[in-house]
Amino acid sequence: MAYSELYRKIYEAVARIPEGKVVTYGQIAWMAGRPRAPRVVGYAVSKAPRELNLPCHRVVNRLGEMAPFHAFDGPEFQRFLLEEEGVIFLDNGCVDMKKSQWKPES
DNA sequence: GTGATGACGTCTT
DNA sequence: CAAGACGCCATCA
Repeated sequence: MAYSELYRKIYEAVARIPEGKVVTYGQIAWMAGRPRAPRVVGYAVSKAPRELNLPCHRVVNRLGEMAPFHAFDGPEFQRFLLEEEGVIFLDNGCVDMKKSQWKPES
């Protein structure tokens, strides 16, 4: 099996994240059809092949913290990318979810 | 097939 | 207000 349906939806949801916006694992899980499985989302993304070019740096936990810092050279790099994309960072080092959290239309 | 793990989320203490 | 524990679903060993 290449990827499960859930995996495919998760990858698609992450790929749909517009620049300058971030989403929480819970939102992706909700989009994938498993609102109670944010863990699976993180797992799927962690196993996501780079061939998909998934912007995991746009995926953060509900606090706006950078959970996926493991996937990049370092948290600095991720924060830099997000800032360049237009994501607002608070002084506490978290993303301004109030403005930068992506709201899926459908 | 069973047990343990995991890039989270929410409740309770 | 902050920290700890439990629960959720899917995958790995």
